[in-house]
Amino acid sequence: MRLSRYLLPTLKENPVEAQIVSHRLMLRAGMIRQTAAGIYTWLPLGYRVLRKIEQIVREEQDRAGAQELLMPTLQNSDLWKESGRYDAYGPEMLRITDRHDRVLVYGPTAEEVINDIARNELKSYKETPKILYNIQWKFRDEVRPRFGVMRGREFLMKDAYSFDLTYEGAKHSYNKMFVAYLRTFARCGVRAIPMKASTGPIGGDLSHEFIVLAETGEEQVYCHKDYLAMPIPSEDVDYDSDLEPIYNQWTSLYAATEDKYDEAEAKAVGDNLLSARGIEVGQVFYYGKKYSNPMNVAVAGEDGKPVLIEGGCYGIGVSRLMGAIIEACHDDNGIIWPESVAPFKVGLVNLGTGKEVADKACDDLYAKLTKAGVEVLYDDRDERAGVKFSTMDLIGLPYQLIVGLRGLEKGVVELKNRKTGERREMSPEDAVAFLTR
RNA sequence: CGGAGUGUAGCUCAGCUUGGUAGAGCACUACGUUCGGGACGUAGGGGUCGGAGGUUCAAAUCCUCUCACUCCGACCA
Repeated sequence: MRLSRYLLPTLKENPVEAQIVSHRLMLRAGMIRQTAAGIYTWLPLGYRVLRKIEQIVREEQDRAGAQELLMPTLQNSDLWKESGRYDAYGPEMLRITDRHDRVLVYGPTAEEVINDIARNELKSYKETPKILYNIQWKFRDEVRPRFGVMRGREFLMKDAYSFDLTYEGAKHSYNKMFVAYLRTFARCGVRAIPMKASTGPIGGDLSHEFIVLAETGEEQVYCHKDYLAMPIPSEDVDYDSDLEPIYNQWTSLYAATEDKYDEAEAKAVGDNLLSARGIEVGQVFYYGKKYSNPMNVAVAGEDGKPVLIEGGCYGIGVSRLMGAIIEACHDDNGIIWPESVAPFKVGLVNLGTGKEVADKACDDLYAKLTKAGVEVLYDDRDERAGVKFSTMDLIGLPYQLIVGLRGLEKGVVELKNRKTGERREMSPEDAVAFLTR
């Protein structure tokens, strides 16, 4: 993509409404613009990242055996009355009246819809287990939206739902999602630590929040230092095998958010206790018959008699995750994207725009890299070097390929690593080889 | 939802106390100089001062109502 043709409205100054770093940087890097409180337009650069994250989430869900479907944003309110949540949810749920005076709700989550599908379409125990998920926009009419996409009203969420015959089956589904989450967040370039979470009045102790550690996180968290180096399950993990060992490994050590903090437990960890700030990016939850009971979600068991489904739900805040990644990956100059979610892999910086030697060298590099499938943002604008460097640092592409007249005289270009700041001079051919390897 | 603020150019803000023909910096356009870390000069374009009503000869400025947004708290993917 040529920057001269790209919609990238960067800002030099900090918009006054943005209080935390990810919000500021997303506005300054031209990724989002607010349309109403907690509601954003995703500009091209931001949307590219959102799709990258979404795709990683999708791949790991699929790998774990979950199946993607797509549920509507607007839901029938009768389903919510049936589950008993229509009144329980309160004003946080946006209710809309259509021309026939029927009340629709803009889904804050989709348990009702998916359980309606399940009870209609799942007939026999032979059709279990199932894990179904969708990645869809949700709306929660937060009293006070803030922190940009970290706490918006409209947000993109992956929500998965499992349907099993027994508790043991449900636990296995839970483990699948648990493992998939470890992989998903790691692939996004952040370390998320599962921490024990409260499950509300339904009971059970089977729920974990996945917390990304970041200096600017919203809540205080405590965990054993060993979590920082604990190995992430490989992509070869067999999701049909017993996943308890992995689950046990990742839940054996102390990890708690501020409201679950227990001084005695924390003290027992001793010098290995890590106290940090964290951001919740996902939650897994076993809820048993909470919905299958009121909504009568049952399949025929082996004896032909109906068996109520054992359920669980598993969310990832996709749009929030982007904010969390920025909170964890930035410096004073801007964002530092992990390569897996970067909007482009490399920024091609032409320091001699208008000079034939430089233009030709850049056109050549751009063509070769693009042809090799590398995503390149080519800064072909007629701007000063400082402006181009600042833009690149701000938007945080992993590599900057800097082409200047000075270097071209020696037959070299410069490759800068955004994260380390390291710059290396090399021939254009070597640069292409490096970036396409 | 309680408390506190802010709405003036695309962005950051001044002007309001004490009413009198709408400003600065950045951004944008043109030209010139500059040219490897957000340059400089000159000349421009751009605002029914959030909206409605009121007071007044005269309202960005005073009064009333209203809408939006932000911050703190409670709540939360």
